[in-house]
Amino acid sequence: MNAQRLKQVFDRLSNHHGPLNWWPGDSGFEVMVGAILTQNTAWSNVEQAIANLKRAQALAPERILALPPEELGQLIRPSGYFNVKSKRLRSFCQWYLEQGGEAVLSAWDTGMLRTQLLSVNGVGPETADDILLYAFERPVFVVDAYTRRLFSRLGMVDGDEPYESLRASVEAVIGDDVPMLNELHAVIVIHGKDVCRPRPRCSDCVLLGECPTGQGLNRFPPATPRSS
DNA sequence: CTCCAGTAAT
DNA sequence: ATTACCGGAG
Repeated sequence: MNAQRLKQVFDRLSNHHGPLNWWPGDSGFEVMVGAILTQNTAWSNVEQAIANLKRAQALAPERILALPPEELGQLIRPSGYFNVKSKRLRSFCQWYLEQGGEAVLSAWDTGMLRTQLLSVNGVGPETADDILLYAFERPVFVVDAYTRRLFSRLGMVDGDEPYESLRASVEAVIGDDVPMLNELHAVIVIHGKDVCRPRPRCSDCVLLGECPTGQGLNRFPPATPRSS
């Protein structure tokens, strides 16, 4: 991972899309719930699920656990996989309360907190890092599908690197700058949703000049299956 | 590798 | 009607 290249990419994306000041949410706990609900799911759907939880005054760990799992499933239904996510939310809330809540968790060092988060059923590497960075403001980089797609198209990674490997190489460049790690992941997500999509909109891209996939060098022409 | 599922853009 | 979605577990 070329440090200068990564910083250059960040500057361009940040100047164009930012500042974003993520993650949207009125509390740390809301961020954690959102991180679980947004797994492989559009954020617009998660917003509806969170709105339902708020309307039912259920956006608190005790309240979520007090709900019959079936009712919880109906509340979060718009976010998809509602049976799976109902169970995952419950597992998370049970762990959260068992450990003593946010005050206790905030006192743990990042390595400890990450290991414990990963022990919860339904919390994998990306969700754990979302929570670490955006709820606990810890210096970690979140690797997601957008990151792999963007870095891969830019020729910065091979594409099949392990999660931890990619995370470590970015953190090695950015360091423990939490605001920058926050903004970096945020702009990658926005760029991935709006510009560097599965069918990239290269004409709208601020990285066009330095992207081997883009029209600059005209390699790997964007897949245009049939119609366009 | 397959399943999990509703929602919105295309 | 198809595609894609801020993944993770079995």
